[in-house]
Amino acid sequence: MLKLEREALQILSRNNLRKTRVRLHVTRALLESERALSASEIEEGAGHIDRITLYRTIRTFEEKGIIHKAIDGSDTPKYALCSDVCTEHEHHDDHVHFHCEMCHTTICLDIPARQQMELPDGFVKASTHVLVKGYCSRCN
Amino acid sequence: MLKLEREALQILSRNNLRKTRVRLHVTRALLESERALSASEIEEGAGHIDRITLYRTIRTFEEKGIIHKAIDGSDTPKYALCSDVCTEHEHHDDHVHFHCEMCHTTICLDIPARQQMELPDGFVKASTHVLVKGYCSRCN
DNA sequence: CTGTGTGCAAAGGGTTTGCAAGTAC
DNA sequence: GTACTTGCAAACCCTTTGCACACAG
Repeated sequence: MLKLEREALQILSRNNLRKTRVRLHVTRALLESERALSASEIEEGAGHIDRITLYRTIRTFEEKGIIHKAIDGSDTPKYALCSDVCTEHEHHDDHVHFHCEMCHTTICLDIPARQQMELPDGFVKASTHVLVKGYCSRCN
Repeated sequence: MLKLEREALQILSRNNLRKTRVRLHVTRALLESERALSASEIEEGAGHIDRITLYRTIRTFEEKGIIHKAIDGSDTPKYALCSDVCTEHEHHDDHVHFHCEMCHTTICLDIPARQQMELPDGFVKASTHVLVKGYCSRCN
């Protein structure tokens, strides 16, 4: 799939990152997947990836605003590609995340997280995260 | 503080749990604290608590509906006491959680999580979790 | 006394650090 | 060639399992 390859390369060059094997793999894996992936899940596809490098890649990508952590209440963090408006300095992944309690899949929904609320005095809001747990269309 | 002790004992007997040292400590620690605590934080107060027993106690309490996990996007789970309406069979901790990005404190807010949304076809909602990240009144 | 809880040893999984070798540009 | 990446060894932290002992009721 050429389009995938091209898109992966674009993401890396847009962020001034060298096009290495591991980074290309991580980028491709997340581009292909409709769901958020854990480090182990990203690792699976490729023949052999060094775990340490993988963790470092994930951290780099997160800092650059390429991926974001999908908070799903599980113990192992899962990651998904950010929308195009995310930058190194600010994330804008304010959509709802869905976590299936049956198959433990986590996906990003195209629904804005938009709960309005009045915080107690002195509290300042930086970001809002909405997580819905339940059963996905396949497990329901 | 006698009231604290009495309240702790009540919680245990209400849930048909034996009044042991570890369980009393965990219950007291959470009653005293205004914020959600991680396993290590619960451990700190007491002279010496066996970690394994602590983890088992936490799991038991969670299953009984005594405590709930406060999803705060960090890697280590934090726990807070449930409201009185929680039972072994159903949790009702549908309030907003706040996580301070400076001091990493997580607290339960007295604000209902009430984002309404239309899930994609075939998806069933079981619970909604709202997390606000930002700066608390002390760190702001 | 009986079954529930505890505590230890050991192990498993995820993640991080330091350093030397490798490679993109 | 040079700075950025990688990969290995080792280690760290959190958490769980199995089993024998201890203790609440």
